[in-house]
Amino acid sequence: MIRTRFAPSPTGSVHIGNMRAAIFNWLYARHTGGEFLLRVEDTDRERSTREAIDTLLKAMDWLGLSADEKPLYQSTRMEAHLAAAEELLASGHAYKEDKGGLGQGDCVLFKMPEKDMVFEDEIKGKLKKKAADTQDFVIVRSDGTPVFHLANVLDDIEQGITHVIRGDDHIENTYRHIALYKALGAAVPKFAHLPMIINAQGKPYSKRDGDAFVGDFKEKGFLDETLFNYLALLGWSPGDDREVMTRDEMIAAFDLSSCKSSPAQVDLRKLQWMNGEYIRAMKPEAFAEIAEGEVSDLGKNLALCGLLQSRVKLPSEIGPAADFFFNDDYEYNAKAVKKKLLKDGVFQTLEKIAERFQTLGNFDEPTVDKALHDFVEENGVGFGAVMPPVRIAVSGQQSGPDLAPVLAILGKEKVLSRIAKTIQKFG
RNA sequence: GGCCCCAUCGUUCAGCGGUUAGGACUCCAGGUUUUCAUCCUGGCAACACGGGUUCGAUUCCCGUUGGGGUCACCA
Repeated sequence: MIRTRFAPSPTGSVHIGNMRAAIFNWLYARHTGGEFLLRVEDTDRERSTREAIDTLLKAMDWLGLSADEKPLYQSTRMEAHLAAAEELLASGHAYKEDKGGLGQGDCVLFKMPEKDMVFEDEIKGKLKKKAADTQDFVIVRSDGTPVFHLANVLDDIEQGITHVIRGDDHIENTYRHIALYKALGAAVPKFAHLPMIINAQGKPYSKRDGDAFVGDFKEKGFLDETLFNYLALLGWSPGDDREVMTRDEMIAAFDLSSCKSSPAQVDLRKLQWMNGEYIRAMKPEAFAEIAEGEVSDLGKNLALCGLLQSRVKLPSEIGPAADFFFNDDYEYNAKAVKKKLLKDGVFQTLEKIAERFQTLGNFDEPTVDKALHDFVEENGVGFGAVMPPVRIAVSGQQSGPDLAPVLAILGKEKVLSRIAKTIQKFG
């Protein structure tokens, strides 16, 4: 049984690089029918607040990274860690020493083996380290608290982890950890080191780059499916040309051997494109819910939501696009007015089309559409002479969704009053 | 600096000795559309460099260059 894990230390926000590691662990466990576990490395009391842990849990929940067991909190394991250190001391794998410096008194050091080390990384292949290039390291501080390396390895043993999938900034640590496993008499898990996510400068993605945290993306309106899909594709591909994939498809296709070992950069434009894809694929009701969140009462207007759904990449674009439906004091786009409205004959056309609309009993889309077409035909003018002015009159904008449905949704009264208002204002 | 990792279009992912080096995003052009978005068609654009190995290298090996990681009583 394959068991993977995500072992973050809660700091109050979840870095997307970390979340990507979590996704890969989750995907691998699901692909192999194994189990995915969570371990909260909350030994830093300063930062590991209840709030920070909640943020972490929420982020995982949002992305659907379900764990198969209750999370293990590292802070509950201190006794076990210290006991293991005693064993290591007793078996001669560790020794005490006063390293001086900041510390007070002795700390416990782990003795690295004299032999050269080599292991087969599931992604990078054979990785080697000469004994001369390794150093003994502290496993218990002089204040009696265990250090990351010890705690991490012991907890992985405790949780029965078979595959450690983590960022390749851990490669150097892995030699230490393998030595620790062996000294502890435990089975050494497989390791897979993921390439880093970098910024445009080629440096590791950090908060300075903005949008470094899962919360940033959620706030901006990226869907959980989008972020999951996009992050999964950073350093991995199914081997064919598929990009927008369902979770099940990703699970089926995922494998560590098809992960890349070179770093990747986040492309916000592609992320937005993908979000647009997911938005367009949504059920209308689901989109309506999002729309309702942006503009109250908008969600109730399914027809309007339908017009908006194919045009939006981020929910934040909904408000501006829908504004003129709700607001009679919409702004007139100056360029549009100058270009399409302030021309000979335009206002007469507007008056005539308004008269035509006036005669309409019904004002649903087919009727309005027919009226528009009939008008064009009867007057021997082009659509270009009619549609743009009408659009600007009712919305202030030069472009927008299909005109007929827009007019139908606005309703006869508003259309007529807005045309009248426009003529009065500019005519 | 020592040790380690990495290197295909601007970005991302294919290619795993013989290809017109492919897909996606972006951008550009055209089509559809009253407009915009969607959609369709087409286009621009890459194997970092130098040596080998081989009949043949983007692909294998070595080196150079460039980028990154790591060298804590942080995790």
